[in-house]
Amino acid sequence: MLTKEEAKRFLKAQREYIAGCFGNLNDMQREAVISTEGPLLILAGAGSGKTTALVHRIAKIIRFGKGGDCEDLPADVGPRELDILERYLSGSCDELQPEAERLCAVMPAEPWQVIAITFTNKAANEMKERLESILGDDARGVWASTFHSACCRILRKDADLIGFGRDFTIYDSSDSEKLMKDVMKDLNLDEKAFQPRAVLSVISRAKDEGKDPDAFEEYSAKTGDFRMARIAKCYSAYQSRLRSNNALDFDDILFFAVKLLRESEEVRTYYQRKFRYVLIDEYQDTNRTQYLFASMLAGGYNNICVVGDDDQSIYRFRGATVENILSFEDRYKGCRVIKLEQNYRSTGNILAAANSLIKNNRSRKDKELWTSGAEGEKLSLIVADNQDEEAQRIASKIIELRGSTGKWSDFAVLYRMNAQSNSIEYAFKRNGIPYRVVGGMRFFDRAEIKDVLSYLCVIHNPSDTLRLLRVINVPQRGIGARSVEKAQSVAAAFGLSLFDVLRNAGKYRELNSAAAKMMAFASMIDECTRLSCLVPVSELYDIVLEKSGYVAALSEKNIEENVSRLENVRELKSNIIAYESQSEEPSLAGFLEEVALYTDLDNYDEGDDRAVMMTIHNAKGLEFGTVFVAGAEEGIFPNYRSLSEEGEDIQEERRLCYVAITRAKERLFFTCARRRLLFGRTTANRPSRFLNEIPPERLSGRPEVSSVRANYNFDSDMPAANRPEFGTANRKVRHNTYISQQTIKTGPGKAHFKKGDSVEHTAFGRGLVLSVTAMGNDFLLEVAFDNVGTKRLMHNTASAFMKKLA
DNA sequence: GTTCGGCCCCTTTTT
DNA sequence: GGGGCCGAAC
Repeated sequence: MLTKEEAKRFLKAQREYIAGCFGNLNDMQREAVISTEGPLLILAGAGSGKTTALVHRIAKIIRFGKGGDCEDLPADVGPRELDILERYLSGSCDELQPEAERLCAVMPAEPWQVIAITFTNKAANEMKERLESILGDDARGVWASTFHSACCRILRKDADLIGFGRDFTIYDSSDSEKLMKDVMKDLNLDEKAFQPRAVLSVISRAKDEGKDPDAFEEYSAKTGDFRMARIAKCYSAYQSRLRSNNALDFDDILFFAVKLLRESEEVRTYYQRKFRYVLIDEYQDTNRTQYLFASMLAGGYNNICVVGDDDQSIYRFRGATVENILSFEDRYKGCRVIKLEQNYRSTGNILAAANSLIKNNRSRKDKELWTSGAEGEKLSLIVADNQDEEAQRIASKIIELRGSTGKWSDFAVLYRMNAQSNSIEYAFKRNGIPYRVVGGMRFFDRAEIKDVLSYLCVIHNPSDTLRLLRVINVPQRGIGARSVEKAQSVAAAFGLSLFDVLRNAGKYRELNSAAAKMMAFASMIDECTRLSCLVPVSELYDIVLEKSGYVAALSEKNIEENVSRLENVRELKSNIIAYESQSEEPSLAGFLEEVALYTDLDNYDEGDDRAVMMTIHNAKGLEFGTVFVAGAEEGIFPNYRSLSEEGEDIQEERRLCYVAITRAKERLFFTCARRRLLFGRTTANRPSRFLNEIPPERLSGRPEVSSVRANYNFDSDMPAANRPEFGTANRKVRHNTYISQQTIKTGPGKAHFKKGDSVEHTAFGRGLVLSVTAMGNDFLLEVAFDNVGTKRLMHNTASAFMKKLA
């Protein structure tokens, strides 16, 4: 036994030992790592090393349990143990280390007692990897996942308690939209008055507020709003469709997981006992349901740690509420708060820009990033004539900065909308810059991939009528729309699933000629379902491709489109094989779930030496040496839908800009275009107001107001009424009459052609050179041909086919 | 029952 | 600029 005094010394020594294990962290980070007991709020600015802190925190939990953060002493501790610990700390005896380590552990946690929820699968995987590199195999049992996959995991186990089969399928947004369209058709609702998307977003809100269809109907009746009443009808019908399809949409996954935890005491207690430690990353982007989920999980031990930054809250549009951060201290009275403000990522100039920008937002927790590092280069603004030149200037800049030895992967182009990636991609292709696009049209969104996945979905869950309808006649097997309709009304009349009707199609006279084909289709699926329990997914996949006739149909016509589709279908098989090799218990259900919750970002590998382009949303949590923020224009960024007034929406755009800026380690460029062709329309946008919010001395390339053309007004403090609105009253500029002002004389090599030359092209005939623009190692020619219109050609290639006319 | 062409619409960010 | 949907023709 120790005296009171000795016990104090022991605890101090313990803390010192544990702190020493995290010596490479700063004081605040270390505090965040050691303070494991009870609720904790970590306010972590961008680049402040919060992932590092989180990972080490988990390591601490597993190595030392509550050691260092409690008054409890390990059992049987006496003066001898105190002496060992103190002697080890005095630095003289390394051989005492194992003993010292043991003495500092107080109820160390098992890995499976820890759950860490992150925002993306990628972040979760990274966390697991870093944890494994510290703890080795001990890290394996930690639940590191997104809210959605954690909820799925819980539902898979007990979904039957809330009336779903455990083999439920997950509908993504496009599935939901399709289903909603069907529902609205049934209800005879005009798609124009009620846009399926808008209806879905109201429903999504309702689910986040915990309202089921009945509750929502009650609520809508109270409002007396007839639109709400209609939406309530849609909600109810939509939900019953989902249920009969044994499917959940994204919101349902959270909604029902919370419902399950709430309604089943047994399930709730199980998880509350299991999870001694709950950690939530990106807390500013959680919605109400996610908050409930987290707090319910932590309800047993109350060891909940949330990490967030109110300035980086960028998902308000999907129900995230900063409220969760702002009110954490109220909800968990006596919680500790730790602020991480030291930034290890960016230069002084970049941080100054970020700080000065974000100060324009009201209602935020006051904090300011600082660095002990250098000021670095100034930020730059690049103003181009149009989006193609913008893209080219980015490409040229990258080539210039990379030199001959740098890495392509140090460069990222970030933009507000996926649609902006096109011109940048072209420029990168022309200039031979290896790149990858994250997001946008996903591989899993391609029609052929959705087709074959739908087959797998139906095989896994034949009640999934939505997917069944997609493949029932793909490839054509003579079951046309008319017959499907009949079968559906039979199903409705008898209260059966569509698939059940297909199976027994012979019994129903009204199906006459199609019945045989339907039964053949159904038995093909049934056969695959039977096989799905016997063979691995990859093998099943081959069988499906063969038996469904899908590949055969694609192979019939040897046209380019089919060839590429076949490639994609084969590519999916590599995905399956990859899944099988990395999953502990591969199964069809598991694979389908992974696909449903997959995001393009999960596949992004920063070790791959390619420049990368993505939306700013996707870039959250990432960092790059050099960042280009493309399309820094009013109407693009901030987006036109947020422009109406300086309100919440603009503030969210500003936070988004803050996120964009703080992604950069060394260099940051903003680019904008005087005229932009987007969505088939050319507009002239003024530069983004955000550029004005950056101290001028930190930003170079800002055009002098006097030298700017009249329609290109840099100052944004013009009254709103006079401002050109995006896509409406804007000066419209016809794309093909636009002539580049810049005829570049410098550049590599020399152009054979100059502006105004008459030319003859072997393929396009006679034409007139409109412009010559240097691009990388080549020149871009704009030539107006007499017969085929204006074309843009690369000089080096074109000169082989084109000659100057006298 | 299928195919093709044209028309019309949208067009933010994502699990 | 592109995708989905509808109607007309085969």
